[in-house]
Amino acid sequence: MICVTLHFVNTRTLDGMATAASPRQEQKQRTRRALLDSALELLEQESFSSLSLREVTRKAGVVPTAFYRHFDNMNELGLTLIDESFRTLREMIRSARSERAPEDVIRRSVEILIHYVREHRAQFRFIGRERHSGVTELRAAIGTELRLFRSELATDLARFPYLRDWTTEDLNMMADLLVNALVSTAEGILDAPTDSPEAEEEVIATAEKQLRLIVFGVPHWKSG
Amino acid sequence: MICVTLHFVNTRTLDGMATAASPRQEQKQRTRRALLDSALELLEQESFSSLSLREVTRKAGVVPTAFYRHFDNMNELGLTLIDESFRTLREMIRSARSERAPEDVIRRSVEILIHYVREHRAQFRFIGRERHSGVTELRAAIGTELRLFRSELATDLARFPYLRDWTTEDLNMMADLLVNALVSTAEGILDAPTDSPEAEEEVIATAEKQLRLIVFGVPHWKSG
DNA sequence: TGTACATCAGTGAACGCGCGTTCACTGATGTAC
DNA sequence: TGTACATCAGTGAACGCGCGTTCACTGATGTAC
Repeated sequence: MICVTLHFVNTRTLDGMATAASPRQEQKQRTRRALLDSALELLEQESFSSLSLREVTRKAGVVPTAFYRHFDNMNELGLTLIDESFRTLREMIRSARSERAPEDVIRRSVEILIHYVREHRAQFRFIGRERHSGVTELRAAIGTELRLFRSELATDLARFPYLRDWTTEDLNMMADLLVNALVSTAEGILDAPTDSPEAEEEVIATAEKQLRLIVFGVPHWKSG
Repeated sequence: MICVTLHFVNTRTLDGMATAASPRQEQKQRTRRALLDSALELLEQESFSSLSLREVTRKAGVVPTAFYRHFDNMNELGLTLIDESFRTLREMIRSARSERAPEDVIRRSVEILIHYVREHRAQFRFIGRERHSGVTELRAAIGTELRLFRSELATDLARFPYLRDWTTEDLNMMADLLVNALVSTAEGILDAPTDSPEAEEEVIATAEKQLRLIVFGVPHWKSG
């Protein structure tokens, strides 16, 4: 055990990179990727609880038993997919944040969202679907990640001058509204017929209006 | 075939009610109910796509083949559950509407929502879960019903004086925001630990704030 | 560099299980006279 | 009302199927000398 660990460390040090990269390791990683990608692709059409190990290995082009060289069970594969999908979401929010003082924050944010949803359809579909799924373990994992995501957004909101004196709780409440609107926009894009740009345009327009309503309603809502 | 129909009409006329009510019919209805109730109960823990015909009949206390005396297949049972669940939702909105000029529309609406979610946990769970499920037919049915629901709400909104000159599209957009907030509130209630009134109280407080933000943000949002 | 042995990703046969659906049936309820 | 026949909700055996998981295996890659 210790030997294995030391060897791994040595490899990293010698190569200067984390990419282990012996032919055998490379092949193993390729198969692992094939399993994950196959699963994600199948999950565009069905939900995780009805996705079978055999379906995944069949699509990946390996024998069912090979699966166990990579994951203990299907749930472990599911958790890996959640991890990777939220990495994409964080990359998205980072990308939105890095736009310094754009002319129109809201329009630009929606554009970025649309871009990411289009580029990572399967991941968004998966998260949106399993968020309410019957698989307790996955649902819990997604719930935790979404709460984290919401907190990050709340922190961003706190930077806006006219939100500076809000309580954390209220900022979270607002972040919650925004996340809900963004999630349902993503769903709208995913469900829009792919050959209808008008349907997509409408989803985008609605999203912008909703965000505007939430953001610009803020300075006045306490007066109600 | 014609005879059967005539006989049915006669029965209704004679009895004066639609409740057919021969002992055999009554027993059949009881079994049908048992199948629907068993399915709904099982659906609190798992999603529809992984719910089996045999599980349902086992719980209902009949042999698997008896199922076919009541439904062609599981999807048909699912569609029936959707129908019944939306009946509950409409009853809820009707109940909210019938409150004439309550002191605080928003607080009262949230109270009514909470009440209905508590009384019909399984139905709300089912709709919330299958809304994004992998079963295309059910998802489509729920989508249609929700769109209808949103339109009804938009019509209600049009009655408020300061929304009178809004376009239908904008009213729908706002109804969409409200429905999203209500749905996520219902989810919050369902997921709150049953032994923690504080957790529930927080969900309720957040819901009220969100609705207030949406409603009172309205008169000012166009200025943004 | 060459050889002998170790590792281990992927194979293929086999298992027991729960599934949806078929079919011929039973016996209580309903109908006609 | 009583009898003879029809209906039909629910039964129980049987089927073929895809599933997850086990096990002993193979042969290419890796390691030690």
